[in-house]
Amino acid sequence: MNDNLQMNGDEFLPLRDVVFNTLRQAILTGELKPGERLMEIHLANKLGVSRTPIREAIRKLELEGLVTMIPRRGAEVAEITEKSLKDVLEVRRTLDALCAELACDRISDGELEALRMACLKFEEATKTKDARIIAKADVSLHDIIVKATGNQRLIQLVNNLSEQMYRYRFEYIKDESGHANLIDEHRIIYESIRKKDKETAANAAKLHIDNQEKSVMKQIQIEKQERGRRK
Amino acid sequence: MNDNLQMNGDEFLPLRDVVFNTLRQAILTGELKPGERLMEIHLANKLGVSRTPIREAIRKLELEGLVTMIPRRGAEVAEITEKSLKDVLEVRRTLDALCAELACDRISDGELEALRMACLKFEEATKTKDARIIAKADVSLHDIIVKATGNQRLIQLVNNLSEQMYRYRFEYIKDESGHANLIDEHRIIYESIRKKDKETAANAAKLHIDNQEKSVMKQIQIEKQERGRRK
DNA sequence: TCGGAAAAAATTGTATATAATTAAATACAA
DNA sequence: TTGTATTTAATTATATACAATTTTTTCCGA
Repeated sequence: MNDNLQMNGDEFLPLRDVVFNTLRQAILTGELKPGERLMEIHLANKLGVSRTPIREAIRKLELEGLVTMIPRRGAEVAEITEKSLKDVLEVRRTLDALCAELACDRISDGELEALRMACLKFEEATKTKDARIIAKADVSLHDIIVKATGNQRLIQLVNNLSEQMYRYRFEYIKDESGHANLIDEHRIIYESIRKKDKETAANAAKLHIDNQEKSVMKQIQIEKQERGRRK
Repeated sequence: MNDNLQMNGDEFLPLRDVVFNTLRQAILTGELKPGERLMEIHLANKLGVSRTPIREAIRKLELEGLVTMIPRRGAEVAEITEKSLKDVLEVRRTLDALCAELACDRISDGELEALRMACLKFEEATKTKDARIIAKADVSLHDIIVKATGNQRLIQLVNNLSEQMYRYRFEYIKDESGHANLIDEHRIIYESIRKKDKETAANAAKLHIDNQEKSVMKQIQIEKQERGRRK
């Protein structure tokens, strides 16, 4: 088990929220691995707080789908199965398309300009060949579109769904041969939103998810084989 | 404030879950009104438990969007605004359409037969003119479609979104002049799923939500006027 | 009467203590 | 050795205690 958990001491948030963020981050980055038990006393000692905020944080993680509760046995990090990822992506495909369509109607001039800049920045980022930088540029580009919908519920849902695949977000970025494609797709999305062409925008958004799905599924297969070999 | 809260004593669920269900039910039925504060000691006394399970239940309600947290002030029942309802319905329209499409591909023969029966039962239910019975028949019909997608995440999300409008679910049922329409729409959905006609199924599902939106928004306007008059 | 400071009360946030339950270890008989 | 009963330890579930903060009330002076 990893014992290097540490909290980012945000002074003004209740401890339960700090713990919540810390544990979530640890799960998403893979620091806490699927199947690993979350034991309250351990975590409390590790993070230097009492069990109460730990428990409250775990309740929220449960509802977010990041941990699984077994009554009277406690919580463990939720397993990510191929099926659950496919389920997530199936919903995201639809919601991302909706975001693109809504953005056509509702995006402001300022946001549109920001989107144009984000496309350029992404292109720049690919030149660094640093997956973290590219991923960051990609995320902030999509954030602009999602926020432009002005639909708070939609924003929250898309963020939550993205979160579920955080661990795999590098996979479709790593493959450098796909970068040109990504740049093109971004440009198409930008252009179609600018022209208020909903159908093209929605299709481009879907294609984007399809590509993501392919690389994630490839990665899952690799991990599955690795697990098989270890046994 | 309403003091008649009572728990349904499910012996084998942890108290936090019993409290969670109790509070959720109370919020959805309007027993706890928007803006009303949820004070831990009060609720603990009312329900005959300590503050701990109350707090844990509130954390989950927070993430479900049914309560709003204000740090060091506690939780209150989330306000339902016109905007937040529109946001919810906008997402639901898309997800319900997705459900209908996926159901075309994945519904089993048994589920299809159940759907056919549910349509008939709904038609029967309208004859009773009892809104609760009709609403129940409507919900179980839609449940069949949603479950038929086999997508756990989608099922969870649609249920959560439906929940947000629980209080208004009677409004579009009450209007008896719309019943013939509803029966027709259900039949179209059933027929198009049977024929695997995704486009028709998706459109029918969207239309269904559109109609729901109309009656909910009408109701909201009425409530708004009533509030205005009281002031 | 009004405004505002000080005190009191109420409420949340956090920690700890106790009870109940489950999992693991041990001991013993077949 | 294996299977099972019994004990022990670990862990969660719940309750309570204390600290910190916010809200309300009270009281005093202008």
